[in-house]
Amino acid sequence: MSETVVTLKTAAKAPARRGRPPKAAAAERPAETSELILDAAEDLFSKHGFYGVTIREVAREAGVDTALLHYYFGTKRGLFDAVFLRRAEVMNGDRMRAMNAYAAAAVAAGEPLTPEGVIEAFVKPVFELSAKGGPGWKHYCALVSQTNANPLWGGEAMTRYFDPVVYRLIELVRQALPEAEPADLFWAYHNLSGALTLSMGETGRLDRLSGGLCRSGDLDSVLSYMVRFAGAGFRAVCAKP
Amino acid sequence: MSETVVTLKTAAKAPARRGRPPKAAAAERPAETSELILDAAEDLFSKHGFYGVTIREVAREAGVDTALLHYYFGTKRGLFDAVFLRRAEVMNGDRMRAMNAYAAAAVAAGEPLTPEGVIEAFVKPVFELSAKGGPGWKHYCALVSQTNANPLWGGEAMTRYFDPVVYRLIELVRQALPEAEPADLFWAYHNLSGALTLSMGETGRLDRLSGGLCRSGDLDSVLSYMVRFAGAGFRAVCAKP
DNA sequence: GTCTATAGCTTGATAGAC
DNA sequence: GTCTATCAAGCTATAGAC
Repeated sequence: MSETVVTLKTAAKAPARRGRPPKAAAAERPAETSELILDAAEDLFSKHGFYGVTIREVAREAGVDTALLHYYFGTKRGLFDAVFLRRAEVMNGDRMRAMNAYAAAAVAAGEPLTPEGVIEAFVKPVFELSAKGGPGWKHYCALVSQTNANPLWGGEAMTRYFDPVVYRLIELVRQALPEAEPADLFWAYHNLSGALTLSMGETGRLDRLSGGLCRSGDLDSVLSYMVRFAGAGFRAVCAKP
Repeated sequence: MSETVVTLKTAAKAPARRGRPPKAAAAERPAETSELILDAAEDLFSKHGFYGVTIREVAREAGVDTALLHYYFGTKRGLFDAVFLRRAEVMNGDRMRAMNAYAAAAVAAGEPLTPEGVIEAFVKPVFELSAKGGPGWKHYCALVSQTNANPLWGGEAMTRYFDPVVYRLIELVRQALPEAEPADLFWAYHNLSGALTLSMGETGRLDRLSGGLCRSGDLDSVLSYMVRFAGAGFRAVCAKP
């Protein structure tokens, strides 16, 4: 392979969106060209991966010329990085706030933290964005799911943007389970992480496997089962013998 | 995308290996050409995915001419399917036998089945092949990990070859937890499946996240934690309220 | 900012000699 | 079975008019 590992240090060499007239400040955004491109790329990358998508296909789906992709994002790789970057901070900001709010509420109420409560705060914002954030968020979740499973791309990209929320999760679970060893907590997280990223892909495999009994798009159920399953898992793994 | 979903119905339109002289019957196989090609393809596909690998790269790594890949496997897709097929039956045969052996031993000993025992039989053969089966098995595990996360390719391929072992797992866990509802079992399996496939990728993410405290290649630990985590998860999710 | 046109290269696949 | 030679198509990226 001639391609190197994703760095995400700079989104692109593109001129970015500095001198842009703030037409619709924050409400009814009239779909800027660069956002249209990102949306199309997000959709296609999430389904076919980086190499499975061509610049031409993205341009066609976005309804713009291929040259514009290079104008905005420099290279195909710059486009991918920009797609990954766009929603990472929003998603993880939501998760960080949800965990902090849960911890603060528990302290205020004088109640101890529970693994289930921490896990729910860690996971719920993801499914909420996926379910109610629009199709773009659904595509983005699938993209994260695949990127996490990739041995080359998953490393740097995930580390950079997702580690802080993971450390916060582990910190709070340790408060809930004070006897837990650090290694136990990391291994338990590893199990939770696999379940979460697989769920974010919504591959439909569970639907087929269960003969329609379970739907991988039923995110309320996904959340409920994940909280109970992982909560018990953390407890079992972190319990002192 | 012009590519359709993987079917795996026929490995390729290739002439297969009918009239092949059985030089080294089953012992010291002298590395047949088609096996060399499969090994190289397995390695590269597992790292870069289907679209991230070219026929020429596979040929170069295998040390053969590109035309030979077409001779043996017809198309690039035929090559991918052949790679996926080659080890699927071996792996899942091992898992099926391990689960049956566990169940038989428990019955013979007059002991009840446990979720932990069933899960260990379900998972252990995978890590055993990955750890001791040679580099090809490691690559194959990574390939399965990525294929499972792919919304388009994961569906058909996984269903066809991996469903039988999953159904056997669920059947045995239901014997261990008789009060379990079918939907509960499928949802619990979903959580286990995510952890298992993420582990099969050995992406090294846990190593970095934990600062070296945990190693994703330490398959004994992976197995031990997964059995305890998922065992408790199944129990929690399947318990009657 | 957006377009046309195109350079320069790589791709999957095949035909045919040996 | 294996190789050489090659095709038609598709690719990323850029230059430059408007």
